Amino acid sequence: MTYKTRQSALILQVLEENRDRHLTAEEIYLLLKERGEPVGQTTVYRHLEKLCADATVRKYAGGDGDSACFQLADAKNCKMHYHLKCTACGRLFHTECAYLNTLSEHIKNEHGFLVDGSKTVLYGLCKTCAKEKQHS
Amino acid sequence: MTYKTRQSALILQVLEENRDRHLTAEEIYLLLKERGEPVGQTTVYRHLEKLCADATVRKYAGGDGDSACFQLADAKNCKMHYHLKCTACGRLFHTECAYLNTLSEHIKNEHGFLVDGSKTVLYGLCKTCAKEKQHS
DNA sequence: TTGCGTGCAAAGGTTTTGCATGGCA
DNA sequence: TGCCATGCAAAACCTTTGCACGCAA
Repeated sequence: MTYKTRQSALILQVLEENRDRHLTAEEIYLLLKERGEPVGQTTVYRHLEKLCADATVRKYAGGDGDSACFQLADAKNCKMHYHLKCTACGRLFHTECAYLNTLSEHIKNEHGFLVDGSKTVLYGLCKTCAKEKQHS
Repeated sequence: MTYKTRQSALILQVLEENRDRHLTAEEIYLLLKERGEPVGQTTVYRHLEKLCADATVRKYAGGDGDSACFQLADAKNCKMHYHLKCTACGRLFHTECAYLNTLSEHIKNEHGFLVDGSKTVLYGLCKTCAKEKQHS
């Protein structure tokens, strides 16, 4: 983004209001449409692409064949987080935990691989959905 | 698959020959085509879908917006694996390590979340690519 | 023979691209 | 004014579905 435009401001605003969530491009598009500040889908995609390129935003592959999700990178908040995504309900959990660092350290030292925690999402079942599965 | 067919055998064969790799549906399709045993894309997709349904094969979201990857589940070999995928060179590493279980246990006990190790891929930089990045 | 399997073509959904217009600096 | 940004429509993906024909059991 070289220029400041109404659209670029709005997209960033939505991302900031949803720091704790994974949004799809379409969700951003619809949110803005509903609030009476429509921005073209193409524009949403193009901004997300640029924001990812300069690491302002992170892109996550949607669990299955679903669409990709985006989220503000926000290094200071998510550095020591796991991102846990429930494959049943789709919710995203940010779990503050020193274990992630222990794990990264271990993998780096023993296996020579630098894990990028920010790109990594652990898939599984959240407490609620795990209980439901047991009952069914 | 109720019937044994030329196609089902071929697809399984490719998967077995590539136990250590993540293959896309298209790669499977092309591999078979090149070896003179063509199988329709639709058939490849349909077999993969069924193989995933009965847990013979695992499906992974392709790192970016790319296509999904498939791999033989092979419980005995991958139960205690990390799947490490290098975001630079795209290679997949299977890292045998008890840490994964420790991690899963911790998350289950402390955070009430059941991690599905088989669906989870840790993204980052492999040894080789990390070195190259340092030099540039 | 029965009914699943196959593969072409077409549809579906998401993301990208072409192009003329609009708006920031 | 110059150039990037916008957004419509169309294209380009990947994947799924419809349907007639083929083949395993």
